[in-house]
Amino acid sequence: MTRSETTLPSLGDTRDLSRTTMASPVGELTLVASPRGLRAVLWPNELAEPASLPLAADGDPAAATVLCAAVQQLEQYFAGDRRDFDLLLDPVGTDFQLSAWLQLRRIPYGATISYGEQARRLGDVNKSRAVGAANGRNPISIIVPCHRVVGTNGALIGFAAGLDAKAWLLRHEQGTQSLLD
Amino acid sequence: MTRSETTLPSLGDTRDLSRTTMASPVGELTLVASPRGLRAVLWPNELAEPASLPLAADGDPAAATVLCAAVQQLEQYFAGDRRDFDLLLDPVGTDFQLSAWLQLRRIPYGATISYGEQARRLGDVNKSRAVGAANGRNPISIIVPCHRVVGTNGALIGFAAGLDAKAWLLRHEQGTQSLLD
DNA sequence: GCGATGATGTCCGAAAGCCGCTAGTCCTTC
DNA sequence: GAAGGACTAGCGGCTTTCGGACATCATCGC
Repeated sequence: MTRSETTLPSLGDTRDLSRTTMASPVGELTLVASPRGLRAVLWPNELAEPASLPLAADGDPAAATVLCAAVQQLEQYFAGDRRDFDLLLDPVGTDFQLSAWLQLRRIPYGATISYGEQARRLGDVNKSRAVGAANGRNPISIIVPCHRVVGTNGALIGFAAGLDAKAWLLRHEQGTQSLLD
Repeated sequence: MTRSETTLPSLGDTRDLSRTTMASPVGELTLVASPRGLRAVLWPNELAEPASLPLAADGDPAAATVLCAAVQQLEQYFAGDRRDFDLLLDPVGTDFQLSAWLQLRRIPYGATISYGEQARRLGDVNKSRAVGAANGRNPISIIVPCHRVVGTNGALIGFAAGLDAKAWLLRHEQGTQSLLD
């Protein structure tokens, strides 16, 4: 229906991961961290593996610190008090995926680009479709802002948590655009 | 001719590896180590990646310690003064390969078994062919004694460095068999 | 505008093929 | 008739290959 479980973002080696959850205007979020940084921010429909991970209090202390900072910054983001995140990230993916996700982080708050433009920035306009697939596997929602990528004609296309959430995030960013200047 | 480069043993993540070389009665050996243990002992015809690794003096100190101990023990082995190795090993392979290589280390000095027998010890006689393939990828020659595995009828079969080297090692072990008792 | 179409790059799963084997058969030698 | 070589089928694991799916885009025809 929403999406098959084969496309769920990968968490990689789950050995020393911890998790926590937080409420948000777009639904409950599950955060996962390794001692090296934030591993994932997942929507309710992306939960499968995380359920078996230890909670922050029971896991690695370094991971718990990461989770704590991430929750705090996300709350500021939703409150309109934060535009950029300052966190150590530790996503798992192929070389291409990592480069695509890195490119996403360069899109400024409130701005949008097309999949084709993102492909061009990665060195080849023809990769647009591959870029779509890579963005679709972005494990760190919101903080790695795959919601800022839209169709060439400006249309909202595909989003793990549904287009409603994507629209909400973009409206939120555009509404609070200049509050902090 | 000798063997294609596709079957070269894998070194895994090469980031913090160091190497060194030593002379031996069966040709020059290249040793590779990570900070966690010995990663490989390679024959001249297995060199490809290692050429680009840093030498012991320039690499991780823990790896250098491992290399130093390995060279020393190999020299004792060739001199007939050592039958068992006491080293931390850090080979990279699939689960099956690791279990096959572990099984190899249980074959006593000077003894030989067949691929079929090794397969039986791993739980299934029919794995003999898979065992052959796994032994063929053993990265830690001599110390992980894949040369002690022969055909069911006792015939020498396949060896990365050539059957001459395999025969030399077995003769050496059998000749020095009881010297240390 | 809007839908259909063809070309694009990456990734994943399935399937085929390769191999440092073995046991069995059949055939040659001596 | 015993020993030994040549051939075969079957085995399990791993690598490679291939085919499809996809959060795209430009183009074309209506």
